[in-house]
Amino acid sequence: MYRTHTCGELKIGDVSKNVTLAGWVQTVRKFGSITFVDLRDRYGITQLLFGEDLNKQLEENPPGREFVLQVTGAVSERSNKNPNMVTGEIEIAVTSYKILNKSIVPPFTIQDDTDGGDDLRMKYRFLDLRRNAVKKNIELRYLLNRAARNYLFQQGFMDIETPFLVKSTPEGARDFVVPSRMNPGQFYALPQSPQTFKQLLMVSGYDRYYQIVKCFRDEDLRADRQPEFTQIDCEMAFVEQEDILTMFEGLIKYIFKEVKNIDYTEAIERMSWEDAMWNFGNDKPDIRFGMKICNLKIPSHTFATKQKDVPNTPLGDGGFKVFDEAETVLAIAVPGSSEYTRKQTDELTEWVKRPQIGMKGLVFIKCNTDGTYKSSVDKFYSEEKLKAIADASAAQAGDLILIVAGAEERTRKAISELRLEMGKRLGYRKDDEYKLLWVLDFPLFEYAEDENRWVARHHPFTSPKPDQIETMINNNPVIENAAEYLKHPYAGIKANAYDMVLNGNEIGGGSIRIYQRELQEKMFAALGMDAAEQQHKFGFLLGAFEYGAPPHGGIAFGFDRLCAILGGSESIRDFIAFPKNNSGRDVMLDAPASIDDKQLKELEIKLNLSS
RNA sequence: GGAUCGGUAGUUCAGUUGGUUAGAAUGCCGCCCUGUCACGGCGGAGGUCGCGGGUUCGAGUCCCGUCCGGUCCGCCA
Repeated sequence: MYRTHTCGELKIGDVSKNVTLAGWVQTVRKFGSITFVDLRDRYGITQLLFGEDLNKQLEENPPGREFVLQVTGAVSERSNKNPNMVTGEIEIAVTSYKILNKSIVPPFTIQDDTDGGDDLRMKYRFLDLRRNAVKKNIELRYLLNRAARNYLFQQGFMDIETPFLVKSTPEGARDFVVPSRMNPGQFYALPQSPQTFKQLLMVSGYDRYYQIVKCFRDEDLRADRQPEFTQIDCEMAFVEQEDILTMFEGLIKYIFKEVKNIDYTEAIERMSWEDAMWNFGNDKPDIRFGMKICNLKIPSHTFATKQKDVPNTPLGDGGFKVFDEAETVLAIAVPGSSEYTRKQTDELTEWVKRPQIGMKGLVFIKCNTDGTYKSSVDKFYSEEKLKAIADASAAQAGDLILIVAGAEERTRKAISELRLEMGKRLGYRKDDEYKLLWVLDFPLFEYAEDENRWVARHHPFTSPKPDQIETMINNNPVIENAAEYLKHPYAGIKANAYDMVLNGNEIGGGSIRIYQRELQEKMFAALGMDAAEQQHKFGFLLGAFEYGAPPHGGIAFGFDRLCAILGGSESIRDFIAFPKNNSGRDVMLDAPASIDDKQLKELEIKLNLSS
């Protein structure tokens, strides 16, 4: 037997027990004739005391950092207790020890505050995983996994595995492909999600399915994006949107309780996609704070429903060319910031001028506490007009109004980023505050400029709102005038789709699916697929729909991202045991790598590297 | 594909206007130390300044190219 106890469990009540522990040497502190060693395992750290009688053996066989050590001795009460340690009241008076394995000096310290940089820690990820800081993330991930499984089990969901070697369907993200030796010249694709399989399972009658499953996308990485990632993938039959929202509100609240011990009792707020875009400038608003966008000048071609709500812009023809010529002018009122100095406003201007934001400039109106206004456009706008703008922006005395102007999409994105940045600077985005939100009524289609056609915003299996099916069926999807695509009837069709948003992050999304062959064919056709292509790519699904497909819908949660947010981190890498780096490389394995000529030959593959 | 920041000791970093032998902390090695727990004290070793080219009397520092890493845009749900 290697051990009788772990390094995290012995307490004052265990004093005088004779125990054997095994673990890794965290530190060695030598004091002449006595030596302290901190022994670490997955469960904690226990201090070992080596007395004078072991000095000779220690000289001959000294344990170093990260050595694997087995010790036997009595649990004893410390004379100097350490209140910062769980096991700080006791130590093991070692009577004998054995080095089970040596270690070379690790390239970085295995401590909470390691001295190692990211790259190095990834290369030696197996050492990094020994660190408490990483371990608690991996534990949180497991806790979340278990909570999700518990809830879904209680609700009667079945975990059913779906294949990883599937067929490439170049719609949406790029596929990872796998050559088939037995079928030379042919390739499998790794699934971007089990979407079609879970729908087929609904046709088969497994009316509550889930899977915590790897998905693969060959796209560029980000701090919150990996080429292989995990989803909590769910699907239900005989449901409407409301049933799904209720069921998965339950899931997320259960997870909050189990993982964070948070009682999220209030109902999850709901918001239409249009309202999200209008008020917050993006489809995943952080609603922990207000600072809603004020649309000072509304572009004539979008937000048709909003035009009538805001009939007159307070700007008028001010003579300020930038505003007069801009497609849209958007503002936010930043609370209590009217005292900003020139230096601070200059810095904000530089911030919006960065290429990632891409604005040409930033206009300020300081709403002074004495009721006067001071702006960077005083030359063009009277005090009354500034007041009108301030009123429209719902600015209070003491606020600082920030205004950007330009082309619709870019400007809305810029003000959205600026709002988040100011929210962060003012401390409105607290790590320990969680605010969930459903975003509903997404557009069904999106316009792909480069191809001049419609693409599915969510995916091509998403159903339109029932009252808009007719619009879809009765109109030709062809876009005659690319510049005016927004006037096409398809631009207004809304989907039975929903996203769950947590603190400004999309954590899950899904839809009620199409389950009738005719409508699915119409959908594919709308995306520019002719009958032959439909049959080739999705014949199996269209066929299945003819054999009694039930109404169904589902949702998938980004498991890695959810872990990161609940763990208080920006990066999902910290929550994946063996992640890839920014270039999609596994620096520990040094993958991807070239393969042997023999392997290539077997696969009948010839490389054609141009560089 | 693009923008941007970085690459100097095992590690994390500093390095002034281009100027003597490139520093600190930590880790490592040796000696001392019976109550430490970020132990302490003394001493020591440790560098292709990512790589290649250029400017210069002289380059860690300036220029060009390239590789690697981080963040972001495009892309991706």
